[in-house]
Amino acid sequence: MPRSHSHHSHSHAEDAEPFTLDGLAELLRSKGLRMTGNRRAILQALLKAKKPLGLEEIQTEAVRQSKGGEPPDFATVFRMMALLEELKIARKVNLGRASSYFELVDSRHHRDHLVCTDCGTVTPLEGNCPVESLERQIARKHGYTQVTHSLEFFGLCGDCSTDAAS
Amino acid sequence: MPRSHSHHSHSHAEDAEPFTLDGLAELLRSKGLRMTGNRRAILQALLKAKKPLGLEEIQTEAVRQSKGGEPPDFATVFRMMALLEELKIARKVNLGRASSYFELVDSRHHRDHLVCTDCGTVTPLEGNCPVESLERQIARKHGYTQVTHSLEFFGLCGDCSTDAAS
DNA sequence: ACGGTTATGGCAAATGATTTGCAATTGTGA
DNA sequence: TCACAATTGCAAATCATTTGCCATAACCGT
Repeated sequence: MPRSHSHHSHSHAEDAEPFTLDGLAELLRSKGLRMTGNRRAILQALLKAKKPLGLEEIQTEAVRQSKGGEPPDFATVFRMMALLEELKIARKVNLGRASSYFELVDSRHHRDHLVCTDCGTVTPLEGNCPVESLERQIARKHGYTQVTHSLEFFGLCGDCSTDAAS
Repeated sequence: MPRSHSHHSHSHAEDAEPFTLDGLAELLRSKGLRMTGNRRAILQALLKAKKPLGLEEIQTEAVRQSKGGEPPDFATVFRMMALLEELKIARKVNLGRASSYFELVDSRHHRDHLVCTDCGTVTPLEGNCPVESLERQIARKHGYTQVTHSLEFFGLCGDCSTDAAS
């Protein structure tokens, strides 16, 4: 695991560092955006997350990450996530719930999930995504560009299956 | 209009008739539910749809299908769709928009879609779904039951690609 | 066909989630 | 440090979904 040696990176957005706090900070600055305490905290929360987070969870985790202080306002988190989506740094994940959940987009991160529709448990799926390779084919066949995908499996986890049976 | 011919009133949801209006009517009745003009119109709209429909679209199409009369109330469409979801006759499709879209669930229907994130065009994908066969594997590996999936591709269609380039 | 029972539908109001306006604050480059 | 513009918190607006209530209409048995 390479340690982050943050001091002098000069990368462009395209060949940016992998998703480290410093890499992201640099990316934002290169767009004329500012790196604030709120944003740092939010990014740290997202970097640490093992599953997609809702806005409230981001708030909560952000304050934990930055160890203390006021949690960022709901609107602030909202605007930050809109921004990250715009920049393709984060994306919304469909968990079949009313509110939105987000995760960072990184080729090294898994993008597909297994969701228990009863208790809500979310499990990121390991291994190579079976669909990623289709993006290119679909793009060609339908004349699309910038094709991405969203794949989620829904079902009942072991516990909820037995509960349901009784 | 042929009278409905109930030869297998013992049928479970699983071995029900293919999705025809009569088949669905029968299914509803077997659950103690009633087949009304509204419901008939909504079901016809869904049966005819070539892509997932939003609640307003269902309203609009329903009145067209039943050729005239008042469109069903929004709440009525909403409750009907909740009911159809409950019965696994319909499902919500994630089109990356704020509001919900629905389509009937039928093994002969395609379930995966290609969505242009700019103009909103929705294209159902033909051919065998590459993921369906994984449901069983995932169920086994993670101890889940009743596993289904939701797969959508997002991108820019040809027209929107060229627009974006300019 | 009739009438009683009960699911359904329309209306409007409640809820929930997301989005925006604006003034005060704070990061950044010069 | 200063000036400028981006950012933030707060509250209010918007948008989508969901529910309560009572009048209506579907269905069953007669």
